[in-house]
Amino acid sequence: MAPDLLNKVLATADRAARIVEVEAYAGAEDPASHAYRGRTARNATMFGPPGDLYVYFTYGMHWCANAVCGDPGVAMAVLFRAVSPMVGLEAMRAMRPAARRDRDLGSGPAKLCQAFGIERSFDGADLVRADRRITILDDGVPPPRRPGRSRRIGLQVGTDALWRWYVPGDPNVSRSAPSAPATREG
DNA sequence: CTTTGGATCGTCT
DNA sequence: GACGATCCAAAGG
Repeated sequence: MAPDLLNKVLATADRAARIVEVEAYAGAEDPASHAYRGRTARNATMFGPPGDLYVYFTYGMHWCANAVCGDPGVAMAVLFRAVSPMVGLEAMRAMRPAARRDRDLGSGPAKLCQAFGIERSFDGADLVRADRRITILDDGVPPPRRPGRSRRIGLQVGTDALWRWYVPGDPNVSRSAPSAPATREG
């Protein structure tokens, strides 16, 4: 699902942005997933129906958002890591005073949540029915034929999997691919 | 452009 | 009580 979400459009009532970078998190099989050790109050949304939005709080100050992709009970999710702003740039700039350039508005998982005003109240939103005025649209732009691919960013575990995908050359992509982690020897 | 360290608190051990 | 699926400003090249 993750590469198929590239070039789709994340939209609210007054804002829209193209998804240009994602990461997959594979529940019980993935030590980097919040769901690796089973269901908790925090990750409960990931165990719900596909098409729901899983929003979590991290580093004491940031929100990040995922699309739930697994059948109910199977905690699969795709993290939105970067978007290219299309509509509502003024509103996004107002939400992100630290952004010097427009490419700073959505070039990171917590940045894009700030730009869209996504926080706790969006956790569990139904992206298909748009019950909280947030949804994913297809405007006819297909996913890249040959997406960029790399290890995931910011992890201490699960660093081998190539589960990050991005639109090659897009200036909103958050950063270049992480290098291989140092291997511990005994 | 890259590197580095500090901020800050909900969550699970 | 330790640690994040991060961001930012500051400093150096």
